Order: sequence, then structure tokens, then C-alpha cells
Amino acid sequence: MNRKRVSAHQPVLLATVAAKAGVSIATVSRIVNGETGRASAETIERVQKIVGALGYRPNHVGRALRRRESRIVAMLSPNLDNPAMAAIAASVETALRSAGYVMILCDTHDRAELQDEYLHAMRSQAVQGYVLVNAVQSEALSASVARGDPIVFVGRRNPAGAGSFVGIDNRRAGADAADHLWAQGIRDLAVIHPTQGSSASRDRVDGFVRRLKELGLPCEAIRQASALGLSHLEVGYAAAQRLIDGKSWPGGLLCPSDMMAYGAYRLALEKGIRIPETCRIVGIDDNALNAWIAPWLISVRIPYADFGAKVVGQLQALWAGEQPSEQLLPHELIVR
Amino acid sequence: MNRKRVSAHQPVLLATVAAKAGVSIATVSRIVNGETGRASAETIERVQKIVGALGYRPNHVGRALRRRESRIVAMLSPNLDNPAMAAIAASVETALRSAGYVMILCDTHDRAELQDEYLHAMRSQAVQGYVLVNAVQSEALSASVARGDPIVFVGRRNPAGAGSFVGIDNRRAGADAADHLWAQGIRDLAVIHPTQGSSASRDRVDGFVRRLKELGLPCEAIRQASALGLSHLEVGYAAAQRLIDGKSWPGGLLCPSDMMAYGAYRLALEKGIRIPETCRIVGIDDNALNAWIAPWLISVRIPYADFGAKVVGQLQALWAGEQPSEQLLPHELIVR
DNA sequence: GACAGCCCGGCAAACGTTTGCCAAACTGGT
DNA sequence: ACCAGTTTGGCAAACGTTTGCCGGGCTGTC
Repeated sequence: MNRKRVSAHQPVLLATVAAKAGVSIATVSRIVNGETGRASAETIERVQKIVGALGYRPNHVGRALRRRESRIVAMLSPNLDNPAMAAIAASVETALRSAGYVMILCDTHDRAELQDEYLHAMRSQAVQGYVLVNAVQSEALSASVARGDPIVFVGRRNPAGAGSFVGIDNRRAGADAADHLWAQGIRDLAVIHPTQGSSASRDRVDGFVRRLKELGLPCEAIRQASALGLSHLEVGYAAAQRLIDGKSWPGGLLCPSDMMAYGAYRLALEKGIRIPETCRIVGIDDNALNAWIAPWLISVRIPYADFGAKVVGQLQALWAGEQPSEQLLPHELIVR
Repeated sequence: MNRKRVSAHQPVLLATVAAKAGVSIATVSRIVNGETGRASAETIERVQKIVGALGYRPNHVGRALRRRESRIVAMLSPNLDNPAMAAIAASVETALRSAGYVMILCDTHDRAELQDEYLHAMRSQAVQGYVLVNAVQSEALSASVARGDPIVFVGRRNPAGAGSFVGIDNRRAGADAADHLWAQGIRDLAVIHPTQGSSASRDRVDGFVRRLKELGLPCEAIRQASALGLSHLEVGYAAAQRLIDGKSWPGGLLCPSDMMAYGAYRLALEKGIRIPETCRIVGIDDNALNAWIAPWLISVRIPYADFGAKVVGQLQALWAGEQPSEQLLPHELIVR
């Protein structure tokens, strides 16, 4: 019968306030939006009092429709289960909030078709910007880029061309790892990586190998192995297995992500190899948990906590009509 | 001058399609929404073809305004940096997507005033439901509950009264930990916890202690310590420090979360205590990384991956007008 | 007193969609 | 030929907000 009664506080609208204040909704709207000089001081005061008393809050849907700005930003991230991705998400979310935006989070599971589905869905949500973490090449992405949508790429550059970017200098990160191991006097070095690595992975490995060559280590002296796999954990385990197939463990091992390092570590445990005494493992990311439960891991710390502010800065630049730009943040090798 | 030209593909609207098809926007709307029986087969076919060709996608803002449903759900979570929270977020996001909703993610940093700010902001976004992970008591929360907003509490029950809930039987989880340690013949047992723990933490500790009492261990034989702290990592470290202050390490230690266990582990490392030989540590959550880098940790696995579906189920029940209900999922003690 | 300029505020048209209602055209039965 | 019923589709009013434009009343100047 009167099922509406059950929980139907009807929302307070501009009209509600306007009626109570004896002014038009236009006036209330202007006052709510801080437009001064369009109403007398007394009117403003009175309306504001009523707004407060009634707890009026503008309906964002109506506003978005009229102003054509939703104040929503979409963040597409592969597997949130990866702590590095979670850290980026947290950082971006916080930065967006302080800039007055809210974040829709989409987990693409690193799959192009899901990324496309989300890009379409977000477009019909009328989001104002996109943050693409480790994006993959896909049709809707190309279309979005071509349309000139405001996109910031994080971690991995636009797989199809230019675009705003926030990340680190991956090549230098690899080189820093090389320098460290070299300085420790370790010469039997190895590196593992995903078989179809992203540009980020490739650059890290590349920087590592190049630097070692500069230091005088012949290319063929650096053992390499790769593996396919769903997660970097499994890739690390499987690639390490291939690496040591019949052979001894290297004295130093670069893993292009902490997750891969964990995978390699598990194999080492199973084989009775002592880490870090027998083999120094270097990861990249420096997961916050390392300090607590993986002090054996040397890792390149990426300042994920600072990503959010940079990302929002890039978005605002795009909104202001500026050209896309790249922002490289400093990294730091952490040894415990 | 013509700056609009630069990147202004004007969006394709119902009107665009309607004009091209020579029908009214009403007809297009109905066809897009799958309403059959209101247009001839040929018209439907023709319109659908044009919709496909033009790539028309309904604008969700317009639709939300008219239908009064945004298909947006807000998820409020404390620190995403906690892998357990990230796992919940990922699971809920996936479940929402397959139900046709999108998720706005809000990181409350476990602070009541931020939670309030978000609750207000989400209300003006006209979200259709709320997923509150480990919610804290707050003013806007009470108001929202009183208004009858559709809220599902996860992990921690509504701090102010009843409400839909998804989680595990925390008391039994604590008891299971007690059973395990007891069965190992360990009798010098201890437990640490946050000084102002949530109901979840309290229940876990409570279940642990009660079960031990049932098994014949006098209450005062169970050492307890607590600490204040920002993160459970720090709480674990500090509480463990108090626990062993001058005294020996216990043979078994319950930590109400894996994070706290990591904190205790770090102290053990520093003190040269061998884990698990000297002290069995039991955590709760069973972080996915445990299998890889913390095999020493015994942990109660919580099926976070299943939370999403349950949460969405609860939301749909609330939308259908059903009463709030509680959903307890099975947990399992994992020993490696 | 005419006129310009300002202050204060309202009217009404958007924004893109959905949907209740009406109506024209057709069908088939008498 | 008429009528009832069905099929097909359009009109226009919402939904809640913002904002261009207009106008009435006031002040001050010539």
C-alpha cells in the first residue's frame, strides 16, 4: 500500500530550500555556488541558514547533466591484488579527492577486452578523465586517444603512441640494480622476466644488461630466463626454475618486480638456497611489506605515494588544454 | 577562434540516431532499451543498425537523472594498502561489474570524519548503495542507516546497530587457532591485539581465549598485550614488544590479522627468535603472499574472493526491499 | 524630471534520457 | 460501412541543476 512511506525521506532539493526561503531556485543555486553579488547580504544569509538547517546538498546528477562535468575520473588498473597497483590506486584516490573528484575503479585483470569494456562504460558515465595503469593495447584505447580524451598513463606508457605519463626511469632503475650488485663484487649475474613483458619490464632488464656491459661484463655472461604466467609471482617461480635448470644459482638476480622476486624466493627456499647469503635478489617496487617480512630483498623503491599528485596534475594540465607530458619520479635502491 | 574544433567530436545522442533513422527519439530510446512490441521489426532493425554504425551509447547522466538510478555503488574502505582490503575491493568490483554496476572507491584511512565526508559526497553522487568495509561509528553513518540507505557492512558489523553483513565467524576463527596450537602441544600461549580493537579483532581474541579455557587452560595463563598504532604492522610490533618485555617468547602467538603477525615477526627477527621453531605465529586473513614469502605463518584463510558476490547479493536483496541479513562465510586454517 | 547605471532577483531554456498518454493506421469481424 | 482491437509511433513532461537574459526598483547626475 504505502510502501513508499517505509523509508522515503524525500530528498531536499533546490526547490525545497527556495520555497522555504521565499526566493527562486535560481537564487538559491547561485548562493550555493558561492556567487556573490547577485543577492543581498540578508538573502544570502537567510538562504545559507536554511541550506544548513535542511542539509541541502546539490544533486550531482542534475549538475553533471547541466554543466557537462561529472567530476568523476576512471582509473583502470590490472589486478588490484598486486600491492604496487593498490598503492597507486590509494594514492590517486587521495589526490583526486582533495581536488574535488571521485574515482571509479575498474579492475581490467590485464585483459584487453575488459579494458575496452570499461573504456566504453566509462565513456557513457561521462567521466572527465582516465588514469590507465599498465594499459595494454586495445581498440577502444586507440579510439579514446584519437578522440583526444584526457588520459594519463601510469607505469607503462601509451602502448599506441604518445600521451601523458607518470612513472620512473625504468632503464636507470635496472642500471642501478646492476651497479649495486657489481659493487658487491658479484659477477655471476642473472635476470628473469615475463616472456611477453611490458615496456616497463623490458626497459628494466635492458638497463640492467647495458649497464653491466658498460662495466665490462660480456653480454653472454648474463644468464636470462623468462616464463609465461598469470601473475608475476608465478612468472618469477617458473622463470627461476628455467634459469637454474641443471645449473647453479647465480650470485645476483634481478627481478623486474617484487612479485617476481617473491616467486624466485620460493623456489630458492624449496631448493635450500640461502637468501641473501648465496644469492642476492633485487626486485623493483619495494613493497611496503618488504621491511617487515622480506628484509632479504634488495629493491628499487618507487614513490607510489607521490604518483597521485602527479597524476592529478597531469589531468588538470590536459583539462586546461596543455599538451601531454611525461613525468619521471625519482627511485631509490633500498638495501636492508 | 575555432578551438572547439580541435578535439570536439560531438557525442552521438538519441537525437542523432533518431534524425538519421527518421523516427522520434522516444522510439530510439525504447529500442535501445530492448522494448519490443513498440516498433515494427523493420524499424527496430534499421535503428539498431544505425546505433551500431554511429556507436551510440546512452549517456548515463541523463538516464540517471530521469530514472533516478545511477548504477553506481560506493565502496568505503580503510587503507587500501592492506592487502586484505585490496582483495575485498577487487572482489566487490568484479561482482558489481558483472551485475552492471560501477564502483566508486573511497579510502577513508580509517578516520570517522573522512568517512562522513565520503558518505555525504556519495549521497550527492546519488549512489545506489554503499559497501562499508570495517566501518567506524560516525554521525553521517547513523544518519544514513536511519534513512534506510542500502548499506552492506563487510568485515566489521554496523558499529551502530543492525545491518547487512558479510564476513566470517570471528569467534570461531579464534577458537580454531586455539585448537590448532593446543593440538600441537603448545601450552605457553599469548595473544596481541590493537588497544582499541574493532569488534572483529575483539571477537577473534575472545574466541581464542574462551576456547583455551574450555580446553582447560586458565585464563591468566594466556599472556595478552596490546598497543596503539596507525597500522596493524606497527601495532603487531609494539604489542609483541610489550608482550615479551623482560619475559620469554611464548610458544604460540595469536595475532588477529596477518599484518600484526608481520609486525611480531619483525621483532622476532630482531631478537633472534626462530619462527616457527621457537614460536608458532598464527595470523588471520591468509594474505596471498604468505605462500610465497611467509610460509612460517599459520593463518586463517578468509575467502575474500567470494565476498564480492555475497555483497552484491545483499545489496540486491536490500534493493528488493528485503530485510538486512548476515552472511557468514567459511574460513579455514592454513598450515604450511 | 529624464536618463544612465547598478543592485537584486526571477523566468525559462537548456542538459539527455525515459515514459505516460494519445493518436493514426491498420486488421478483421460483423 | 462500421466498430473494436491491435500495432506502431510521436508529444511532451518530467528528473535537478545552471545560467543567459530580462526587468523592476533604486541612486545619482545633468
